[in-house]
Order: sequence, then C-alpha cells, then structure tokens
Amino acid sequence: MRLTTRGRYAVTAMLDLAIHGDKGPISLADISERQEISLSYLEQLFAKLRQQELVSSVRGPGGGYRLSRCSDDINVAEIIDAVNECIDATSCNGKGNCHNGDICLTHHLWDDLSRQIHRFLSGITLDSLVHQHEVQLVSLQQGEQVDLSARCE
Amino acid sequence: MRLTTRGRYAVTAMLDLAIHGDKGPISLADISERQEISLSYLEQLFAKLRQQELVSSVRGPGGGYRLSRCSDDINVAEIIDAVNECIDATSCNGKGNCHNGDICLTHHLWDDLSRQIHRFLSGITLDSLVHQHEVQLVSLQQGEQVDLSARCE
DNA sequence: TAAATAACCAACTAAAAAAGTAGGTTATTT
DNA sequence: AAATAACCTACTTTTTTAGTTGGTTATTTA
Repeated sequence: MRLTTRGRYAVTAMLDLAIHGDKGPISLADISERQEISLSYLEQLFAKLRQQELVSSVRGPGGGYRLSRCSDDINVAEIIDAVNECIDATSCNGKGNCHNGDICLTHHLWDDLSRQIHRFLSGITLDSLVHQHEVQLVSLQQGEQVDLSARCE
Repeated sequence: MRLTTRGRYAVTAMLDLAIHGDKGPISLADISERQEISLSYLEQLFAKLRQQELVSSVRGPGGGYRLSRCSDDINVAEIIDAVNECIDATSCNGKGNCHNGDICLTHHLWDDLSRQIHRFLSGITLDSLVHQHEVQLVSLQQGEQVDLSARCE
C-alpha cells in the first residue's frame, strides 16, 4: 500500500477546487501556484480524475476544471483511488493468493487494515474538509490555534 | 506513508516466531524457508528488530531468535515501526511545516489518518494473530472456510 | 580442538516506483 | 489571428525497495 505525494496532491488539488470553484472553472496554473505543485504533474493527475468523472474540464481561455459533483458527494477515498494509489495493504491485492496460491499468515491483518483505512477515508467528503478549513481560518483571525486533530480522539 | 513488503515480512516473521518459538530459538533459515523470505533480507530486518529489543538472539548451533517479550505484549505497530516503515501519512512527518513552514490544506486529514492506522495496528498483538491463525487451522480441518475479515465489519 | 552452525555486518546491485520534465497538439475564447 | 488552457506522449531523474555477495564472529557439538 502506498499513500504518497500523488494521493496527497490529488486531494489537495481537489480541495482547492472545492474552495475556489464557486468562481467558475479553475485553471491548473492557479492550483499549481497556490498549492506549489508542478503544472505538468497536476495535468497527469487531472487526466485520471477526469477519467473517473470526479472533475470536468472547460477548454480555452477562462477555462479550467470544476468538480463534477457536489463537494459533499465526493469523498477522499475515491480521489485517491482515482490517481491509482490503491488503498490495499495486502501483498496480493486482496486476492488471497499471497502464499503459494493460499493466503499468507498475515493476510487477514492487512485485509482488515485496508478496510479500516478505506472506511475512514470514504467517510470524509471534500465538503467537510472545506468546512474544517474555514474553521481554521476563522480561528487564525481570532489569533488562537485550534487543534482539529483532537476531534477524532 | 508506506506499508510495503518490508513491514509485512517483519510482521510475518515475528508471527512465525510467536507460533514456533515455544520449541526454543528459531533460526532465520527456518523462517526463510517457511515464509519464503530471502535469508539475507530477514537478517537485515532482524537487525532492526533486535535494536528495538523486540527479539533477542542466541548464536551458534541450535541458536536463533526468540521474542524478547510475551506475544501478548508485542503489537503490530511497533514491529512495523522497528523496521522503519513510519506509519505517517503526512508529508511533513507530523511536523506541520508542509506548506511554506505552515501546515498544508490537508495536513489534519493525513494526521488523523495516521493516528487511525496507528491505533488500529497497535491494538493487534502477536498473540491475537496466533489465535486467529489457530482458529483458521481448526476450521480448515473441519473443511469449512471461515471469513475472519468479517469480524471487524 | 576442529568443524559446523547461525548470528552478525557492510557494501553493493537491480528493479521498481514516484516525481518531475519536455515538447508538443487541440479546442475555445477574445 | 492570437492567446489561453486543456490534453497527450514520452522521457529523465530520483528515491526506495528488494535482494545479493562475501565476508566475521560466537557458540555448540562431535
């Protein structure tokens, strides 16, 4: 299983879209600048996001990308899936043939872990991340630091 | 974050130890054969497991490795930690400097995910995996397939 | 006490994956 | 017609992982 820059970039870019998308389509150049992600790399990621119909594109000047669905209907798991970071901790991709065609000693462990991670990530929508972001902004303006990570404890 | 063959190998090897360790120290050659992991690679992993005092070694003929602690006192998270697969999904290793010295848009998300994974894995002991394995063996003898992965749904 | 065993160690190689780059074409707007 | 921005392909670099090689050291057993 891998959860690397690619998945993080994809989620970050989608969140950027969710935050700024109300002003019409957002160009990758904008996202690239704001989130400091290489433009060409973003293009590759958005090719996949578009294939999975998470975003739709508008070509030409003033064009860019917008979310295909409402931000409360797009969750983090599907974004990561879309850019090919399979959320699967087993060595057999869940097939169960990890040890001579049979399951290996630890198959169930990794299988369970994968389910846990997937359930967690699919429970988080872009919309909820936007809200979290807004709460942070407000609290920053109020000069106090809110530790949002505590909310899941 | 990475959860790859290395961490899986480490947990599998430790589980092998937990299962067979009652007969005295187990040689890496045995584990290598049973679990189909290259001996030299196992040696590298066990160097780290020994550093973290998860296993202790006995040299010479009849020697090998044994668990340093009771199998119900060793959890999966610390095994994976020991072999240097940091269970951290953030890009900043939890430091919070992922975007120009400040946290990035999605920092909290990855931070939460990391906690979630860590909590899950640290709740699973070698002992519980041994039991799971025994249940499987029994059910196999009874000719029926038990889907243990369902127990967490 | 010699041989066998198995841990211990360091450095290297190969393969895979991730990250990023380069150089274009095509559709659309102004 | 020019500018813009998506779209596309192929390539390079870097990093990580996985595995190999060739030893040494400690301990037991015959």
